[in-house]
Amino acid sequence: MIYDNYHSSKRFVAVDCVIFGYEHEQLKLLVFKRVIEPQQGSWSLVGGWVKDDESAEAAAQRVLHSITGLTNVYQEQVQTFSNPQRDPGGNVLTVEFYALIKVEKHTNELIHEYGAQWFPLSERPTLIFDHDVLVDKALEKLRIKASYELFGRQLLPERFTLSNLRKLYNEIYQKEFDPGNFRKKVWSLKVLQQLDEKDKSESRKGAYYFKFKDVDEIGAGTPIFNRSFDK
Amino acid sequence: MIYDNYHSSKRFVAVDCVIFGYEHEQLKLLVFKRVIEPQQGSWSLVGGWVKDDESAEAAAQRVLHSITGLTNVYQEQVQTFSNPQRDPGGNVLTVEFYALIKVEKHTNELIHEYGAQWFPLSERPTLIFDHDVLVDKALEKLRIKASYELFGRQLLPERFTLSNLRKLYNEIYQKEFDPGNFRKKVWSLKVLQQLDEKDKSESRKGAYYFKFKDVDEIGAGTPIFNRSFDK
DNA sequence: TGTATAAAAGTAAAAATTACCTTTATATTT
DNA sequence: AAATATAAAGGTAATTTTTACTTTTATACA
Repeated sequence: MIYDNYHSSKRFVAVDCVIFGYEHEQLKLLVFKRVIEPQQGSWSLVGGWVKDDESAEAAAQRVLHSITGLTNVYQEQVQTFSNPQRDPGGNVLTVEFYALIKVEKHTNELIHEYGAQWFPLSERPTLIFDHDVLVDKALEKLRIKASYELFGRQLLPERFTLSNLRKLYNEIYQKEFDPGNFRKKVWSLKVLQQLDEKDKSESRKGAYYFKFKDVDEIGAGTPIFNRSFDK
Repeated sequence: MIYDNYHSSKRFVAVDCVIFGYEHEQLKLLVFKRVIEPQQGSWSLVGGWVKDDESAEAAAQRVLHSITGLTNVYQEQVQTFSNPQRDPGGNVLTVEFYALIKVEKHTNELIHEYGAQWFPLSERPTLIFDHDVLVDKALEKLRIKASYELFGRQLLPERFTLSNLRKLYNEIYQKEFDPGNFRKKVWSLKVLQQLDEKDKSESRKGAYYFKFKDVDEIGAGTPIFNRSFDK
Protein backbone atom coordinates (compact mmCIF):
# COMPACT_ATOMS: atom_id res chain seq x y z
CA MET A 1 0.00 0.00 0.00
CA ILE A 2 1.30 3.38 -1.03
CA TYR A 3 -1.08 5.85 0.55
CA ASP A 4 -0.44 4.96 4.20
CA ASN A 5 0.29 8.48 5.34
CA TYR A 6 -3.15 9.65 4.41
CA HIS A 7 -5.17 7.12 6.24
CA SER A 8 -8.14 8.01 8.38
CA SER A 9 -8.68 5.94 11.46
CA LYS A 10 -12.08 7.38 12.22
CA ARG A 11 -14.39 7.00 9.25
CA PHE A 12 -16.65 4.03 8.60
CA VAL A 13 -18.05 3.08 5.23
CA ALA A 14 -21.55 1.69 4.95
CA VAL A 15 -24.33 1.11 2.46
CA ASP A 16 -28.02 1.84 2.94
CA CYS A 17 -30.71 0.38 0.74
CA VAL A 18 -34.05 1.96 0.03
CA ILE A 19 -36.00 -1.17 -0.88
CA PHE A 20 -39.13 -0.64 -2.92
CA GLY A 21 -41.85 -3.20 -3.49
CA TYR A 22 -45.32 -3.09 -5.00
CA GLU A 23 -48.28 -4.96 -3.55
CA HIS A 24 -52.04 -4.42 -3.45
CA GLU A 25 -51.68 -1.44 -5.76
CA GLN A 26 -49.39 0.28 -3.30
CA LEU A 27 -45.76 1.27 -3.55
CA LYS A 28 -44.09 -0.03 -0.42
CA LEU A 29 -40.88 0.46 1.46
CA LEU A 30 -39.03 -2.21 3.39
CA VAL A 31 -37.62 -0.92 6.66
CA PHE A 32 -36.35 -2.71 9.70
CA LYS A 33 -35.97 -2.39 13.41
CA ARG A 34 -32.42 -1.41 14.22
CA VAL A 35 -30.56 -4.03 16.20
CA ILE A 36 -27.53 -2.01 17.25
CA GLU A 37 -27.04 1.17 19.21
CA PRO A 38 -27.57 4.06 18.89
CA GLN A 39 -31.33 4.15 18.59
CA GLN A 40 -31.71 0.40 18.77
CA GLY A 41 -35.35 -0.44 18.08
CA SER A 42 -36.03 2.55 15.85
CA TRP A 43 -37.03 2.08 12.24
CA SER A 44 -34.27 2.45 9.73
CA LEU A 45 -33.28 1.56 6.21
CA VAL A 46 -31.63 -1.77 5.62
CA GLY A 47 -27.89 -1.26 5.64
CA GLY A 48 -24.54 -2.70 6.52
CA TRP A 49 -20.83 -2.13 6.57
CA VAL A 50 -18.80 -2.34 3.41
CA LYS A 51 -16.09 -4.93 3.88
CA ASP A 52 -12.49 -4.18 3.05
CA ASP A 53 -12.42 -6.37 0.00
CA GLU A 54 -15.74 -5.48 -1.57
CA SER A 55 -17.30 -2.58 -3.43
CA ALA A 56 -20.33 -0.72 -2.15
CA GLU A 57 -22.36 -2.40 -4.91
CA ALA A 58 -21.29 -5.83 -3.69
CA ALA A 59 -22.01 -4.89 -0.09
CA ALA A 60 -25.51 -3.77 -1.03
CA GLN A 61 -26.12 -7.05 -2.85
CA ARG A 62 -24.87 -8.97 0.17
CA VAL A 63 -27.18 -7.03 2.48
CA LEU A 64 -30.12 -7.50 0.14
CA HIS A 65 -29.44 -11.19 -0.09
CA SER A 66 -29.24 -11.55 3.64
CA ILE A 67 -32.72 -10.23 4.23
CA THR A 68 -34.57 -11.43 1.15
CA GLY A 69 -32.68 -14.53 0.10
CA LEU A 70 -32.64 -13.08 -3.39
CA THR A 71 -29.60 -12.77 -5.61
CA ASN A 72 -29.08 -10.33 -8.42
CA VAL A 73 -31.50 -7.82 -7.00
CA TYR A 74 -32.00 -4.79 -9.20
CA GLN A 75 -30.26 -1.85 -7.61
CA GLU A 76 -29.16 1.64 -8.55
CA GLN A 77 -26.73 3.82 -6.73
CA VAL A 78 -28.43 7.00 -5.56
CA GLN A 79 -25.83 9.12 -3.81
CA THR A 80 -23.32 9.20 -1.02
CA PHE A 81 -23.84 10.88 2.33
CA SER A 82 -20.69 11.77 4.19
CA ASN A 83 -21.43 14.51 6.67
CA PRO A 84 -19.31 13.41 9.65
CA GLN A 85 -22.18 14.26 11.99
CA ARG A 86 -24.95 12.43 10.16
CA ASP A 87 -24.79 9.39 12.44
CA PRO A 88 -24.34 10.01 16.18
CA GLY A 89 -22.66 6.62 16.51
CA GLY A 90 -19.60 7.68 14.56
CA ASN A 91 -18.37 9.17 11.33
CA VAL A 92 -20.19 6.97 8.85
CA LEU A 93 -20.04 7.58 5.14
CA THR A 94 -22.90 5.74 3.49
CA VAL A 95 -23.39 4.93 -0.15
CA GLU A 96 -27.10 4.89 -0.85
CA PHE A 97 -28.82 2.49 -3.23
CA TYR A 98 -32.38 1.83 -4.11
CA ALA A 99 -33.47 -1.70 -4.81
CA LEU A 100 -36.58 -3.08 -6.48
CA ILE A 101 -38.03 -6.44 -5.53
CA LYS A 102 -41.18 -8.39 -6.17
CA VAL A 103 -43.08 -8.87 -2.94
CA GLU A 104 -43.66 -12.59 -2.59
CA LYS A 105 -44.46 -15.00 0.18
CA HIS A 106 -41.18 -16.83 0.52
CA THR A 107 -39.14 -13.68 0.59
CA ASN A 108 -41.54 -12.29 3.16
CA GLU A 109 -40.77 -15.08 5.61
CA LEU A 110 -37.10 -14.24 5.62
CA ILE A 111 -37.96 -10.59 5.91
CA HIS A 112 -39.97 -11.24 9.02
CA GLU A 113 -37.23 -13.23 10.68
CA TYR A 114 -35.04 -10.25 10.09
CA GLY A 115 -37.37 -7.89 11.89
CA ALA A 116 -38.10 -6.05 8.69
CA GLN A 117 -41.49 -4.85 7.59
CA TRP A 118 -43.22 -3.46 4.50
CA PHE A 119 -44.92 -0.10 4.78
CA PRO A 120 -46.93 1.71 2.14
CA LEU A 121 -44.73 4.64 1.27
CA SER A 122 -47.28 7.12 2.54
CA GLU A 123 -47.65 5.37 5.88
CA ARG A 124 -44.04 4.69 6.66
CA PRO A 125 -42.78 5.57 10.11
CA THR A 126 -40.18 8.24 10.68
CA LEU A 127 -36.73 6.78 10.18
CA ILE A 128 -33.51 7.42 12.07
CA PHE A 129 -30.71 9.81 11.21
CA ASP A 130 -31.03 11.22 7.70
CA HIS A 131 -32.82 8.16 6.35
CA ASP A 132 -36.00 10.07 5.51
CA VAL A 133 -33.91 12.25 3.23
CA LEU A 134 -32.43 9.14 1.66
CA VAL A 135 -35.92 7.85 0.90
CA ASP A 136 -36.85 11.14 -0.75
CA LYS A 137 -33.73 11.05 -2.89
CA ALA A 138 -34.36 7.48 -3.93
CA LEU A 139 -37.92 8.29 -4.88
CA GLU A 140 -36.75 11.25 -6.89
CA LYS A 141 -34.32 9.05 -8.79
CA LEU A 142 -37.00 6.42 -9.27
CA ARG A 143 -39.34 8.99 -10.78
CA ILE A 144 -36.69 10.19 -13.17
CA LYS A 145 -35.96 6.62 -14.18
CA ALA A 146 -39.64 5.90 -14.77
CA SER A 147 -39.92 8.98 -16.95
CA TYR A 148 -37.00 7.97 -19.13
CA GLU A 149 -38.06 4.45 -19.84
CA LEU A 150 -41.01 2.24 -19.23
CA PHE A 151 -40.70 1.09 -15.71
CA GLY A 152 -42.09 -1.84 -13.77
CA ARG A 153 -40.16 -4.86 -14.96
CA GLN A 154 -38.61 -5.31 -11.52
CA LEU A 155 -41.71 -4.57 -9.46
CA LEU A 156 -44.57 -6.22 -11.34
CA PRO A 157 -45.09 -9.97 -11.75
CA GLU A 158 -43.98 -11.59 -14.99
CA ARG A 159 -47.34 -10.86 -16.61
CA PHE A 160 -49.58 -7.95 -15.82
CA THR A 161 -52.36 -5.90 -17.34
CA LEU A 162 -52.06 -2.35 -18.57
CA SER A 163 -54.24 -1.38 -15.61
CA ASN A 164 -51.70 -2.93 -13.26
CA LEU A 165 -48.96 -0.94 -14.93
CA ARG A 166 -50.97 2.27 -14.94
CA LYS A 167 -51.74 1.95 -11.26
CA LEU A 168 -48.04 1.51 -10.55
CA TYR A 169 -47.39 4.76 -12.41
CA ASN A 170 -50.24 6.39 -10.50
CA GLU A 171 -48.47 5.40 -7.30
CA ILE A 172 -45.05 6.55 -8.40
CA TYR A 173 -46.17 9.97 -9.54
CA GLN A 174 -49.08 10.30 -7.15
CA LYS A 175 -51.54 11.19 -9.86
CA GLU A 176 -54.16 9.59 -12.07
CA PHE A 177 -53.11 8.81 -15.61
CA ASP A 178 -55.85 8.67 -18.20
CA PRO A 179 -56.42 5.00 -19.09
CA GLY A 180 -56.80 5.57 -22.81
CA ASN A 181 -53.86 7.87 -23.20
CA PHE A 182 -51.70 5.69 -21.00
CA ARG A 183 -52.49 2.65 -23.08
CA LYS A 184 -51.70 4.50 -26.30
CA LYS A 185 -48.43 5.90 -25.02
CA VAL A 186 -47.20 2.68 -23.47
CA TRP A 187 -48.02 0.63 -26.52
CA SER A 188 -46.25 3.11 -28.77
CA LEU A 189 -43.01 2.50 -26.89
CA LYS A 190 -42.88 -1.04 -28.27
CA VAL A 191 -41.36 -2.56 -25.15
CA LEU A 192 -44.34 -4.70 -24.17
CA GLN A 193 -45.57 -7.92 -25.67
CA GLN A 194 -49.25 -8.78 -25.50
CA LEU A 195 -50.10 -12.32 -24.39
CA ASP A 196 -53.11 -14.40 -25.36
CA GLU A 197 -54.50 -14.84 -21.88
CA LYS A 198 -56.71 -12.41 -20.06
CA ASP A 199 -57.08 -11.40 -16.45
CA LYS A 200 -60.77 -11.70 -15.64
CA SER A 201 -60.52 -10.69 -12.02
CA GLU A 202 -61.04 -7.00 -12.55
CA SER A 203 -63.68 -6.86 -15.23
CA ARG A 204 -66.28 -8.84 -17.14
CA LYS A 205 -64.47 -8.36 -20.40
CA GLY A 206 -61.09 -9.25 -19.06
CA ALA A 207 -57.83 -7.44 -19.68
CA TYR A 208 -55.04 -8.92 -21.75
CA TYR A 209 -51.88 -9.79 -19.93
CA PHE A 210 -48.68 -8.20 -21.14
CA LYS A 211 -45.05 -8.84 -20.41
CA PHE A 212 -41.89 -6.86 -20.93
CA LYS A 213 -39.97 -7.90 -24.01
CA ASP A 214 -36.57 -9.38 -23.38
CA VAL A 215 -33.92 -6.75 -22.98
CA ASP A 216 -32.15 -7.76 -26.19
CA GLU A 217 -35.39 -7.40 -28.18
CA ILE A 218 -35.73 -3.78 -27.23
CA GLY A 219 -33.99 -1.15 -29.30
CA ALA A 220 -31.58 1.15 -27.55
CA GLY A 221 -33.62 4.22 -26.81
CA THR A 222 -37.25 4.16 -25.85
CA PRO A 223 -37.53 7.32 -23.79
CA ILE A 224 -40.86 8.30 -22.35
CA PHE A 225 -39.79 11.86 -22.07
CA ASN A 226 -39.86 13.74 -25.25
CA ARG A 227 -36.75 15.78 -25.58
CA SER A 228 -37.03 19.25 -26.83
CA PHE A 229 -33.90 20.59 -28.39
CA ASP A 230 -33.72 17.67 -30.76
CA LYS A 231 -32.81 19.96 -33.52
CA MET B 1 -17.52 6.14 19.09
CA ILE B 2 -19.79 3.14 19.09
CA TYR B 3 -18.93 1.27 15.94
CA ASP B 4 -15.30 0.46 16.74
CA ASN B 5 -15.58 -3.24 16.09
CA TYR B 6 -16.48 -2.70 12.49
CA HIS B 7 -13.67 -0.48 11.49
CA SER B 8 -11.70 -0.97 8.32
CA SER B 9 -8.05 -0.19 8.47
CA LYS B 10 -7.46 -0.50 4.77
CA ARG B 11 -9.82 1.76 2.86
CA PHE B 12 -9.12 5.37 1.89
CA VAL B 13 -11.76 7.92 1.05
CA ALA B 14 -11.16 10.48 -1.67
CA VAL B 15 -12.96 12.87 -3.96
CA ASP B 16 -12.37 13.37 -7.66
CA CYS B 17 -13.61 16.40 -9.55
CA VAL B 18 -14.49 16.51 -13.21
CA ILE B 19 -14.01 20.21 -13.83
CA PHE B 20 -15.76 21.64 -16.85
CA GLY B 21 -15.11 25.02 -18.39
CA TYR B 22 -16.16 26.73 -21.60
CA GLU B 23 -13.85 28.86 -23.70
CA HIS B 24 -13.58 29.70 -27.40
CA GLU B 25 -16.81 27.86 -28.09
CA GLN B 26 -15.35 24.67 -26.69
CA LEU B 27 -16.33 22.62 -23.68
CA LYS B 28 -13.14 21.97 -21.76
CA LEU B 29 -11.90 19.70 -19.04
CA LEU B 30 -9.35 20.61 -16.40
CA VAL B 31 -6.93 17.79 -15.68
CA PHE B 32 -3.62 17.75 -13.94
CA LYS B 33 -0.31 15.98 -13.83
CA ARG B 34 -0.29 13.58 -10.94
CA VAL B 35 2.30 14.43 -8.31
CA ILE B 36 2.24 11.23 -6.27
CA GLU B 37 2.86 7.62 -7.06
CA PRO B 38 1.61 5.43 -8.60
CA GLN B 39 1.70 6.79 -12.12
CA GLN B 40 3.24 10.08 -11.10
CA GLY B 41 3.25 12.36 -14.15
CA SER B 42 0.21 10.85 -15.80
CA TRP B 43 -2.88 12.94 -16.43
CA SER B 44 -5.63 12.57 -13.91
CA LEU B 45 -8.68 14.28 -12.56
CA VAL B 46 -8.22 16.77 -9.78
CA GLY B 47 -8.79 15.01 -6.50
CA GLY B 48 -7.83 14.73 -2.89
CA TRP B 49 -8.37 12.89 0.37
CA VAL B 50 -11.44 13.52 2.43
CA LYS B 51 -10.39 14.60 5.89
CA ASP B 52 -11.82 12.98 8.98
CA ASP B 53 -13.88 15.97 9.96
CA GLU B 54 -15.28 16.97 6.59
CA SER B 55 -17.87 15.71 4.15
CA ALA B 56 -17.03 14.72 0.58
CA GLU B 57 -18.78 17.91 -0.57
CA ALA B 58 -16.53 20.02 1.64
CA ALA B 59 -13.45 18.14 0.51
CA ALA B 60 -14.36 18.77 -3.13
CA GLN B 61 -14.80 22.48 -2.42
CA ARG B 62 -11.47 22.55 -0.66
CA VAL B 63 -9.75 20.86 -3.58
CA LEU B 64 -11.45 23.17 -6.07
CA HIS B 65 -10.43 26.19 -4.06
CA SER B 66 -6.85 25.05 -3.87
CA ILE B 67 -6.41 24.92 -7.63
CA THR B 68 -8.65 27.76 -8.77
CA GLY B 69 -8.71 30.13 -5.82
CA LEU B 70 -12.49 30.18 -6.21
CA THR B 71 -14.95 29.65 -3.42
CA ASN B 72 -18.51 28.41 -3.75
CA VAL B 73 -17.80 26.60 -6.95
CA TYR B 74 -20.88 24.99 -8.46
CA GLN B 75 -20.64 21.25 -8.01
CA GLU B 76 -22.87 18.20 -8.24
CA GLN B 77 -22.20 14.79 -6.86
CA VAL B 78 -22.07 12.24 -9.66
CA GLN B 79 -21.49 8.85 -8.10
CA THR B 80 -19.18 6.86 -5.89
CA PHE B 81 -16.62 4.35 -7.11
CA SER B 82 -15.55 1.78 -4.59
CA ASN B 83 -14.13 -1.22 -6.38
CA PRO B 84 -11.20 -2.12 -4.10
CA GLN B 85 -9.02 -2.71 -7.16
CA ARG B 86 -9.77 0.52 -8.97
CA ASP B 87 -6.59 2.22 -7.77
CA PRO B 88 -3.38 0.16 -7.74
CA GLY B 89 -2.06 2.33 -4.93
CA GLY B 90 -4.57 1.07 -2.42
CA ASN B 91 -8.25 0.56 -1.72
CA VAL B 92 -9.57 4.02 -2.51
CA LEU B 93 -13.24 4.81 -2.46
CA THR B 94 -13.81 8.00 -4.38
CA VAL B 95 -16.85 10.22 -4.41
CA GLU B 96 -17.10 11.84 -7.82
CA PHE B 97 -18.26 15.40 -8.44
CA TYR B 98 -18.46 17.54 -11.47
CA ALA B 99 -17.75 21.24 -11.15
CA LEU B 100 -18.48 24.15 -13.47
CA ILE B 101 -16.25 27.18 -13.59
CA LYS B 102 -15.82 30.21 -15.76
CA VAL B 103 -12.45 30.11 -17.47
CA GLU B 104 -10.76 33.39 -16.63
CA LYS B 105 -7.24 34.73 -16.60
CA HIS B 106 -6.61 34.99 -12.90
CA THR B 107 -7.87 31.51 -12.16
CA ASN B 108 -5.73 30.22 -14.98
CA GLU B 109 -2.54 31.45 -13.32
CA LEU B 110 -3.21 29.39 -10.23
CA ILE B 111 -4.15 26.45 -12.38
CA HIS B 112 -0.80 26.60 -14.12
CA GLU B 113 1.14 26.72 -10.90
CA TYR B 114 -0.71 23.61 -9.94
CA GLY B 115 0.38 21.72 -13.04
CA ALA B 116 -3.15 21.60 -14.29
CA GLN B 117 -4.25 22.19 -17.84
CA TRP B 118 -7.42 22.76 -19.84
CA PHE B 119 -8.18 20.39 -22.69
CA PRO B 120 -11.07 20.53 -25.13
CA LEU B 121 -13.15 17.56 -24.14
CA SER B 122 -12.57 15.87 -27.47
CA GLU B 123 -8.81 16.27 -27.29
CA ARG B 124 -8.24 15.26 -23.70
CA PRO B 125 -5.48 12.79 -22.99
CA THR B 126 -6.18 9.36 -21.58
CA LEU B 127 -6.49 9.56 -17.83
CA ILE B 128 -5.31 7.17 -15.14
CA PHE B 129 -7.26 4.44 -13.40
CA ASP B 130 -11.00 4.64 -14.10
CA HIS B 131 -10.95 8.41 -14.59
CA ASP B 132 -12.07 8.20 -18.20
CA VAL B 133 -15.19 6.44 -17.00
CA LEU B 134 -15.70 9.16 -14.42
CA VAL B 135 -15.57 11.80 -17.14
CA ASP B 136 -18.17 9.91 -19.17
CA LYS B 137 -20.47 9.67 -16.17
CA ALA B 138 -20.08 13.35 -15.39
CA LEU B 139 -20.89 14.27 -18.96
CA GLU B 140 -23.94 12.06 -18.90
CA LYS B 141 -25.16 13.77 -15.77
CA LEU B 142 -24.39 17.18 -17.25
CA ARG B 143 -26.48 16.35 -20.32
CA ILE B 144 -29.40 15.26 -18.22
CA LYS B 145 -29.13 18.43 -16.19
CA ALA B 146 -29.05 20.58 -19.33
CA SER B 147 -32.14 18.84 -20.63
CA TYR B 148 -34.11 19.47 -17.48
CA GLU B 149 -33.40 23.12 -17.11
CA LEU B 150 -31.74 25.86 -19.08
CA PHE B 151 -28.09 25.43 -18.48
CA GLY B 152 -25.11 27.74 -18.77
CA ARG B 153 -25.35 30.08 -15.81
CA GLN B 154 -22.15 28.66 -14.33
CA LEU B 155 -20.18 28.37 -17.57
CA LEU B 156 -21.05 31.50 -19.53
CA PRO B 157 -20.05 35.04 -18.63
CA GLU B 158 -22.60 37.24 -16.87
CA ARG B 159 -24.01 38.41 -20.20
CA PHE B 160 -24.08 36.41 -23.37
CA THR B 161 -25.93 36.20 -26.65
CA LEU B 162 -28.35 33.49 -27.66
CA SER B 163 -25.71 32.37 -30.14
CA ASN B 164 -23.25 31.92 -27.30
CA LEU B 165 -25.79 29.84 -25.42
CA ARG B 166 -26.72 27.82 -28.47
CA LYS B 167 -23.10 27.01 -29.20
CA LEU B 168 -22.67 25.81 -25.63
CA TYR B 169 -25.61 23.48 -26.18
CA ASN B 170 -24.12 22.38 -29.49
CA GLU B 171 -20.98 21.43 -27.59
CA ILE B 172 -22.77 19.61 -24.80
CA TYR B 173 -24.93 17.49 -27.08
CA GLN B 174 -22.51 17.38 -29.99
CA LYS B 175 -25.09 18.48 -32.51
CA GLU B 176 -26.31 21.62 -34.24
CA PHE B 177 -29.42 23.20 -32.85
CA ASP B 178 -31.52 25.25 -35.24
CA PRO B 179 -30.98 28.92 -34.40
CA GLY B 180 -34.61 29.95 -34.80
CA ASN B 181 -36.07 27.05 -32.90
CA PHE B 182 -33.48 27.34 -30.18
CA ARG B 183 -34.27 31.01 -29.71
CA LYS B 184 -37.99 30.33 -29.55
CA LYS B 185 -37.63 27.49 -27.08
CA VAL B 186 -35.18 29.24 -24.80
CA TRP B 187 -37.21 32.42 -24.68
CA SER B 188 -40.37 30.49 -23.88
CA LEU B 189 -38.75 29.16 -20.72
CA LYS B 190 -38.80 32.66 -19.25
CA VAL B 191 -35.53 32.27 -17.38
CA LEU B 192 -33.54 34.81 -19.41
CA GLN B 193 -33.67 38.56 -19.30
CA GLN B 194 -32.83 40.56 -22.41
CA LEU B 195 -30.46 43.48 -21.92
CA ASP B 196 -30.32 46.71 -23.91
CA GLU B 197 -26.78 46.31 -25.16
CA LYS B 198 -25.72 44.34 -28.18
CA ASP B 199 -22.69 42.28 -29.04
CA LYS B 200 -21.47 43.57 -32.39
CA SER B 201 -18.46 41.30 -32.66
CA GLU B 202 -20.21 38.49 -34.50
CA SER B 203 -22.49 40.30 -36.90
CA ARG B 204 -23.31 43.63 -38.49
CA LYS B 205 -26.71 43.75 -36.90
CA GLY B 206 -25.47 42.84 -33.47
CA ALA B 207 -27.02 40.33 -31.06
CA TYR B 208 -28.71 41.36 -27.87
CA TYR B 209 -27.02 40.32 -24.67
CA PHE B 210 -29.05 38.25 -22.25
CA LYS B 211 -28.51 37.24 -18.67
CA PHE B 212 -30.01 34.61 -16.45
CA LYS B 213 -32.71 35.96 -14.19
CA ASP B 214 -31.96 35.79 -10.49
CA VAL B 215 -32.82 32.43 -9.02
CA ASP B 216 -35.62 33.86 -6.89
CA GLU B 217 -37.27 35.43 -9.95
CA ILE B 218 -37.62 32.09 -11.65
CA GLY B 219 -40.68 29.98 -10.95
CA ALA B 220 -40.16 26.49 -9.61
CA GLY B 221 -40.38 24.31 -12.69
CA THR B 222 -39.05 25.28 -16.06
CA PRO B 223 -38.19 21.92 -17.55
CA ILE B 224 -36.81 21.75 -21.04
CA PHE B 225 -37.94 18.22 -21.42
CA ASN B 226 -41.56 17.81 -22.10
CA ARG B 227 -42.95 15.09 -19.96
CA SER B 228 -45.29 12.65 -21.48
CA PHE B 229 -47.61 11.00 -19.05
CA ASP B 230 -48.78 14.34 -17.74
CA LYS B 231 -52.27 13.09 -17.66
C1' DT C 1 -25.57 53.03 -52.46
C1' DG C 2 -25.37 48.33 -52.61
C1' DT C 3 -23.91 44.06 -50.39
C1' DA C 4 -23.08 40.67 -47.15
C1' DT C 5 -23.95 38.85 -42.64
C1' DA C 6 -25.93 37.04 -38.59
C1' DA C 7 -29.95 38.26 -35.83
C1' DA C 8 -34.60 38.16 -35.27
C1' DA C 9 -39.05 37.04 -36.50
C1' DG C 10 -42.41 34.38 -38.98
C1' DT C 11 -44.82 30.26 -41.03
C1' DA C 12 -46.85 26.04 -42.15
C1' DA C 13 -46.67 21.06 -41.86
C1' DA C 14 -46.09 17.30 -38.81
C1' DA C 15 -46.18 15.13 -34.47
C1' DA C 16 -47.54 14.63 -29.83
C1' DT C 17 -50.57 15.53 -26.08
C1' DT C 18 -54.86 16.06 -23.99
C1' DA C 19 -59.56 15.47 -22.81
C1' DC C 20 -62.81 13.28 -23.93
C1' DC C 21 -66.34 9.66 -26.24
C1' DT C 22 -67.82 5.10 -28.29
C1' DT C 23 -67.73 0.37 -28.78
C1' DT C 24 -66.74 -4.21 -27.03
C1' DA C 25 -66.84 -8.43 -24.33
C1' DT C 26 -68.81 -10.94 -20.81
C1' DA C 27 -70.27 -12.22 -15.93
C1' DT C 28 -74.10 -11.35 -13.27
C1' DT C 29 -78.83 -10.01 -12.42
C1' DT C 30 -83.55 -9.71 -13.65
C1' DA D 1 -83.21 -15.32 -22.35
C1' DA D 2 -82.69 -10.63 -22.18
C1' DA D 3 -81.07 -6.72 -19.79
C1' DT D 4 -77.48 -4.64 -17.15
C1' DA D 5 -73.23 -3.21 -15.44
C1' DT D 6 -68.34 -2.95 -15.83
C1' DA D 7 -63.74 -2.24 -17.21
C1' DA D 8 -61.19 -2.84 -21.48
C1' DA D 9 -60.13 -1.35 -25.77
C1' DG D 10 -60.27 1.67 -29.34
C1' DG D 11 -61.37 6.17 -31.43
C1' DT D 12 -61.59 11.34 -32.16
C1' DA D 13 -61.01 16.12 -32.42
C1' DA D 14 -59.01 20.20 -30.38
C1' DT D 15 -54.81 21.91 -28.72
C1' DT D 16 -50.02 22.33 -28.10
C1' DT D 17 -45.36 21.50 -29.36
C1' DT D 18 -41.85 20.48 -32.53
C1' DT D 19 -39.63 20.79 -36.79
C1' DA D 20 -37.92 22.56 -40.97
C1' DC D 21 -37.86 26.05 -43.21
C1' DT D 22 -38.37 31.26 -45.20
C1' DT D 23 -38.49 36.25 -44.73
C1' DT D 24 -37.30 40.50 -42.80
C1' DT D 25 -34.13 43.43 -40.23
C1' DA D 26 -30.13 46.10 -38.85
C1' DT D 27 -25.75 47.65 -39.85
C1' DA D 28 -20.62 47.59 -41.06
C1' DC D 29 -18.05 47.65 -44.96
C1' DA D 30 -16.86 47.55 -49.96
